[in-house]
Amino acid sequence: MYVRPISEPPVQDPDDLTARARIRDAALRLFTERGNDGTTIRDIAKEAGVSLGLVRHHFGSKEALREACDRYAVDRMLRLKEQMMLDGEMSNPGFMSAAHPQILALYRYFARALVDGSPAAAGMFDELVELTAQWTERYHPGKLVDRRAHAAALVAAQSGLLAMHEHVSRVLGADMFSPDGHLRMTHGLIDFYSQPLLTPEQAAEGHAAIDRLQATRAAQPRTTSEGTPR
Amino acid sequence: MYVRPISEPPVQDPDDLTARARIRDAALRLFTERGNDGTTIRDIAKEAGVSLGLVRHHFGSKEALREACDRYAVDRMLRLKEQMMLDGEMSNPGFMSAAHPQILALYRYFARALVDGSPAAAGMFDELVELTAQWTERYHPGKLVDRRAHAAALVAAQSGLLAMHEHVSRVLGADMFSPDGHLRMTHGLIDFYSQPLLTPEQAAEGHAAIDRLQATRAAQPRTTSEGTPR
DNA sequence: GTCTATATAATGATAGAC
DNA sequence: GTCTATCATTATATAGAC
Repeated sequence: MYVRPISEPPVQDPDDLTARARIRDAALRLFTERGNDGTTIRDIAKEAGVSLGLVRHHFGSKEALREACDRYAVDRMLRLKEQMMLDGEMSNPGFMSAAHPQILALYRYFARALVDGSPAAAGMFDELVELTAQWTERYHPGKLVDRRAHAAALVAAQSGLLAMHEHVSRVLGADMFSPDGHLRMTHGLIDFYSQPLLTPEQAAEGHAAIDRLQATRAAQPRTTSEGTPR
Repeated sequence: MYVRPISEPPVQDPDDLTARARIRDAALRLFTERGNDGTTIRDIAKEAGVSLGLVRHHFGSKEALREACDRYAVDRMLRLKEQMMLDGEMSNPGFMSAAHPQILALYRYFARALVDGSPAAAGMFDELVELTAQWTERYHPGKLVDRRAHAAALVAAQSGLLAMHEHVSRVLGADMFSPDGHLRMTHGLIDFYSQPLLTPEQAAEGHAAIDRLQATRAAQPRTTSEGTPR
């Protein structure tokens, strides 16, 4: 199983970082915690222990700072993913498996960035869907009715779960990202990924019902209710 | 299967609604679309076709308006859930099954409110976890290692998936809430809920690995890496 | 590189006329 | 009930000193 933390990265003393890096890390933290709209560059400057002007000097604007954070996060995620593949951790598409704090922090940022509509995060999402579809093609060939929709559901459910961490933690009575809470959550996730909620018969019936609906719709394009729900 | 839309509700002509209701509906729409921080009461007034002062007159403050929307949404969700139980749609904990636009719109609002940290949505989340735990106890007795964590994961994954609708829709090439996109998504969800990603052996191994880790931690409380990831 | 001070715009809150 | 006008606060962006 994959609960073993990967090799310890070089943990930097915050005081050793350049001001630019401290600002970026502070922004990463606050964007993760409060989202883009909920974070002011004043907050970021204060969190990093620098002046407002210095943030502007290094990053130009709030939007540019956000993009820099996005690039940094996506870049590190890809790097870590590569590292994990080299370590042979590839047998599982689930994020939560890697218990390392830094990886979790990155995924948390990623989940929040998705909600906030970050283009870079959206690109990463698409890539994860593609990777997941390849993975299911390799390890679950021929079992899925719509492989791409399945992969999208899987990646969205996983990142969405991360975005809901506050509520999961409250229900569990322990921070989902603390060592204890994380282990408990992993029990729940293993249950979730190993115990199907639908029997093969229920699934077949459901797929067939959708196909019937689609056939009906193709034959009679005028639907009863309007198109897009508002 | 549950793809049949439930009975059509009385759709009101927007012009027939009182100004107060129009403001509330506009707020519901915009909060859903852009979140709480991303929506100004000016936007809401404009969307409802009234003045800023009237919003204030009816709801007092932005926060009070948000709470009114939360109450309205939670109330309607509970009402519809009750209705669905009477209709015998109870055999499934998945939200997405109910294809009705109004229900989907409410769940969308709910998912966004969770991300925005709404207390009312948090209460609803807890209640859904409780209901889901009861449901698994009834229909999947004795199969889960941590029923509560499983229920939390399930509810979080489902609401999280809704919160990620923008990205799912992009990947699918069709709005997840349009009739076509929704049917395709449901195919993906049925795949997701019927095809386990982990074999029973993998699951057992994973659970055991966690238990070993917890035992280690209990024996030697000093962990190698720090507690909470930032 | 780092700071302080300021300009400009947007937001939530409020007052008061009709 | 509904509107317009305005205030106070806060946000980002900018300029310029050290």
